Amino acid sequence: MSVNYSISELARELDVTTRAIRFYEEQGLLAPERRGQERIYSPKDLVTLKLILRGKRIGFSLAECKELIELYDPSGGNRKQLEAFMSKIAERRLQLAQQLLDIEQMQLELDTAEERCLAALAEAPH
Amino acid sequence: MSVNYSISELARELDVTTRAIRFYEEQGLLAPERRGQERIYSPKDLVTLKLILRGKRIGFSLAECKELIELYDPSGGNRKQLEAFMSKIAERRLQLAQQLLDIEQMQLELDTAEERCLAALAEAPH
DNA sequence: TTTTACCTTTACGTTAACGTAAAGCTGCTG
DNA sequence: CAGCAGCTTTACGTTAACGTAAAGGTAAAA
Repeated sequence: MSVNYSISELARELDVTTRAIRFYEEQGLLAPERRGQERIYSPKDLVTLKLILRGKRIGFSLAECKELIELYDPSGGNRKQLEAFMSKIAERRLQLAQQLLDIEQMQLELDTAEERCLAALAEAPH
Repeated sequence: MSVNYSISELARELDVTTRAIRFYEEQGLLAPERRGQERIYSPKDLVTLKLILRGKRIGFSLAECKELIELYDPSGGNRKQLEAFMSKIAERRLQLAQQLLDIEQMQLELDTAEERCLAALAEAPH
């Protein structure tokens, strides 16, 4: 019934090191509860960590991941800040769109590479 | 009629520094001709550099980019190497597929963030 | 001819994102 | 109660990907 995690449980679940998790906290990306000294991770922390790892897989820096996390909870912001959020969101959209194009292009290049490889295999002695 | 580029022309064209270009060469990703000391870049070098930058945009390391470049010309390979190439290509395909999923998920999260931001803006005084 | 605009190499500096001890507390278990 | 398993902090080490001088070669323009 405990929906919470210790640091090593979280690490095992998401396949990262405890060192990395602590580092993300040090950088302000995570802020787990504490029971004495020990860190207690909630399901929300799990989601946040997943977001971090997803960001990393597509090449985001931790600073960028942090921004994304902050964008996700705009509750404590004045008008000016909220408008800044909106334009950051628009920026990210453009970046993601570009990345989609880049990935599609890469896939085409893999197609070409595979064809050439198959052709070379057909020529090669076995 | 000169389809070639100096290093600074190439740098301007693709919006990178000459230092970066030289670094990529140092790492074995580029191998331009020389006229005396000077580097002369061909259209093919341009394409290679574009591939590098595309890779970087989606979070590839230079080592991974180098692998992609090598995959692109499998001519000088024996059977064993070609088969290794094929499996590397398959790996990359999987990675790209995962990245596509990650980007789509990110886009959904931006949707949510935008909605919340708009809601907060509606509440905020102006 | 000296300045300007390129180019070169060599080398040390920097940042991000952790890895890797080291040293110590806590709580069970044999 | 000794020992292990898991948690903590502190701190130094490491790698990638360049940035940033420094010192110098070449060639055209002023």
